[in-house]
Amino acid sequence: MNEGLLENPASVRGPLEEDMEVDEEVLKSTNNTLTEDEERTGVRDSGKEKSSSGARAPSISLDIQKNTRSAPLAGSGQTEKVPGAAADEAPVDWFEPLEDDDYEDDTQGWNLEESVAGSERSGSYFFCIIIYFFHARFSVHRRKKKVSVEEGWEDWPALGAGWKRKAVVRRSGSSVGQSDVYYMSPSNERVRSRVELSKVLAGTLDMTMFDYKAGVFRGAGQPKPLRGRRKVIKKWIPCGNCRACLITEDCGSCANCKKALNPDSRNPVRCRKRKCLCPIRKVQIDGRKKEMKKISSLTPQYSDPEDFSVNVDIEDDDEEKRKRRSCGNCEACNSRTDCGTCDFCIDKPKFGGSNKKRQKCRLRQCQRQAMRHLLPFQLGQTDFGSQEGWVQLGRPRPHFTYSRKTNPKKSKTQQLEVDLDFDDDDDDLLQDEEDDRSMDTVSSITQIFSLAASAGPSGIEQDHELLKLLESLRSSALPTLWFAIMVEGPVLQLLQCSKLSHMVDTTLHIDQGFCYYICVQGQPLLLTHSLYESHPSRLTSVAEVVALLLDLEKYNVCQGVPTVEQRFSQAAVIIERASTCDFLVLKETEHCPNCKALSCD
DNA sequence: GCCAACGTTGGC
DNA sequence: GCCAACGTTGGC
Repeated sequence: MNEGLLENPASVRGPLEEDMEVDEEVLKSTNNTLTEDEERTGVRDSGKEKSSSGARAPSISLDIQKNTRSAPLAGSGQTEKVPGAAADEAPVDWFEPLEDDDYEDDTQGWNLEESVAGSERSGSYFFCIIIYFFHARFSVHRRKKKVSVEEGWEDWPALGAGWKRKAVVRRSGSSVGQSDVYYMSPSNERVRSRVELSKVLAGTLDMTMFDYKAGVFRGAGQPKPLRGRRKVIKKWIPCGNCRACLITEDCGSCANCKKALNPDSRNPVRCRKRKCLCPIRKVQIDGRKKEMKKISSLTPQYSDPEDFSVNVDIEDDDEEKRKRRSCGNCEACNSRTDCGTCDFCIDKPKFGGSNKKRQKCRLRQCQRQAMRHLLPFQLGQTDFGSQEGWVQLGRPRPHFTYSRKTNPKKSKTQQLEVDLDFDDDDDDLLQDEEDDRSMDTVSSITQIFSLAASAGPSGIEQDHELLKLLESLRSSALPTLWFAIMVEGPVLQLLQCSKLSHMVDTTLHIDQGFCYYICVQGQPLLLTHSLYESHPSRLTSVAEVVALLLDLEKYNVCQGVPTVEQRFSQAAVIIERASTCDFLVLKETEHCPNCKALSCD
């Protein structure tokens, strides 16, 4: 790059040509000789020195106490005092550009050291001072430009050494033009709001007078200017003319009508069949109507009862993108309760997380349109482990299908390919109604979502004792990657979250009476299983639960056996189990006696 | 291709 | 002003 710059002087100025115009104009008007000297010596070829030496030249520095400035002698490494430079006359900005960071990228700023060196070669210290003066005087402007070109972060000493600030203007969407201000702590912690900033600086700075947006502290004599805040109301209103609006009676059977019957329902919702097909966008600012825009195109699908916007043709591509991940109708979309236990919930600040993932609770991801890796049943993409564990809870299934694989791990993947073949394409998720297995699975997902969604006040509060056990379990050290959740019933469920565990398909269910049972791949473990013998009939304490979980880890899931007709086939193999399959067998065993007997037939 | 990380934007 | 979370990106 630098070689190119040297060959072509026109390219020397590079992308910061505009930024430099002020400096150049001033410099030219002050001393034309400087420009000539600059052209002769290539002073502004900021990349030149770096390319030739690869090292930074010594910086000019201020010696305030001695009331002198010292400039480096080219090539000597020595400095020479510059008399007559009164430090107390220097504006604050004079000092700031001397920070090392400002000169690190020579390709974007002009190189002071070379300027000084070039001046020195001409034997004129005066040039040195003039150059220094203008460099320092205007370098703030240039530095801002430089930072914005690179990454937009600007040093912000008002918050202390090492702090940075960045203002970002929104470039699209309905809030285009609005600016957001971010700060970066010395430890590179990104701060997005005043609240976060106060947390980061807690105990070190009083932030009460800090103007977050401007980035300055407002003193008592400099009160923060009061800005009249506009009240803006945006809403969609029914057009009153479309087919849906002309229906005068509620159907009484749709979800919204049922919701309306609920006395606890805060907001009345319109019957879905009467929901306007072409609503009007109404914007009021300070009580005055500012804008009304009718959406002309129709989309017949239902949408979220309180959100007309889902129902309209979206004019803006970005908005459409945003909507397409949420159908607005499924159980997950309508759920307002975070499970508080999935990895996305744990990441949330309100659950004490660090806000890195920034995703919606897995149980609230749209069942129809969410990206696959966000769903709670994605094998290999979730801490919740097996899809089977989520999809098949409580779902009886007499036979299990497997591909012919010797590697047990691969076998499990193949199994999922058969069971969850709908998963290949999100868009086809609910469309293939002929695929019974898929629909069965989706039904189960819906059930799980439903359970989770209603596991809030109505379920959990019914049984404080069970809730207490849940809390105790969560505050205790359970066997590796076992996790407790509460679902409708209420029922306490313990899940093995590691997909590497043999117990990934096994769940422990504890009901309100602390009676329990074990499910393996959705099948309840027969009460005659020996595992039950060594444990009490009710699990009332953490210790009892832990003992059972530890015991469970001693087992494998029975692998079943291939059906006779498929045993020598190269095609996908159907594995079946005996109707009296034990499901759980001790680790050194692959099959339970009953399945083994099948294979001997 | 997957996914952690995060820039960005909508909504309250 | 702040939070929630969508969509992109870069590392692996």
